[in-house]
Amino acid sequence: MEDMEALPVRFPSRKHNHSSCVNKLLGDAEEECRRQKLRFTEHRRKVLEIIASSHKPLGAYDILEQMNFSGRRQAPVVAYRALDFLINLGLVHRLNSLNAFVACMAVGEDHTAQFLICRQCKNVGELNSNRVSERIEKDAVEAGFQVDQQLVEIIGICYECAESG
Amino acid sequence: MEDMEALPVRFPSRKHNHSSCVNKLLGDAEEECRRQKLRFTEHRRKVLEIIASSHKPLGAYDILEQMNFSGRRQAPVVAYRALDFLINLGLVHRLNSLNAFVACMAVGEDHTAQFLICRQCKNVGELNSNRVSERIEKDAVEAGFQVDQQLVEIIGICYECAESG
DNA sequence: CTTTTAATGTAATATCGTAACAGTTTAACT
DNA sequence: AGTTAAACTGTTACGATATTACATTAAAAG
Repeated sequence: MEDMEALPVRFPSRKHNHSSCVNKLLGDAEEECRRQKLRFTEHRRKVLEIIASSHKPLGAYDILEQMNFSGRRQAPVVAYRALDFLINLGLVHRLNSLNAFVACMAVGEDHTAQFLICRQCKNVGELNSNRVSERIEKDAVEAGFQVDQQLVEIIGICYECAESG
Repeated sequence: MEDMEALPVRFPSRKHNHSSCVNKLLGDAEEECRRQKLRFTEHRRKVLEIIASSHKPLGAYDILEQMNFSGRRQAPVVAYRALDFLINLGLVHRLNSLNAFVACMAVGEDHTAQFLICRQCKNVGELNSNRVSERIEKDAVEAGFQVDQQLVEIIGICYECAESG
């Protein structure tokens, strides 16, 4: 019998409201940092803001370019440090197939991130299917492998791009 | 009802015979090249040999270091060209989470490669579970996403490392 | 208010991967 | 065999991604 639970898919529609989702993420970040007694510094806020403002994955150097407050060009390590922090907090994900970063679309939902990467519009969504992660876990264990971390990236064409040919 | 088909797992045992699996892979490569009328040149043979001689993933520059026949140091592009060729042929896989390469352990089996990466011994195996790839395909389609390519890398501890503490 | 931990600034460098183009070899076809 | 087209190679240079190391400053904990 098929498991019929709805999938918690998140793929950014072309016309959704960006500024509201940026604000939500910044709010989540602040709250999470308060809870965990971590510092939500300027760099970290700025990097999160930059990433959240794009549903297309950004490279570390793309982010760096947008960090020129005060005209000064920041060193790469500044971006990487903030990215590490945000990734550990689960607010940002790294796409290994692209060496790029996206904002998490399911903050606080305790998920194993699985990415849908549209090779046409370059937008990235999250599939985050428990059925997939459980299947991976089961089959790996059956193969005698103890799973710590799963990395699933699915490359293809999103709904909107398929529609518009 | 669970699907009980056996999983085609391949994880390199600590004591398996390396030279025989290198030879098998070289043989497969030669045959495949003959079939497809492609040239199995010295560089390509050498790179495949180097990769096949290790079940630990190798970086492109690791491979390059081992390509010093004739004392000359080869340019990076030499390794990358051979790697591209071997990857297209399905003889070598790229591990995106490691920027590294491993020999395929299931040549000719028409599989969606799924990797088991032991973070202790660094060996890499292939899970290649159809149940996983089908689950991913189904759930992605259900989410309105057309899948071209799946990328699954599972990080954890292999059986032998778990045994020996 | 001092100790200790965390974050920052800065420079240098490591690692990974590609572009461009000239030259050579191989295969295919008269 | 001689000619042409395609594939492969050699070489240089460069671009892109990421980390190390260490001195300094800011914040939290005592």
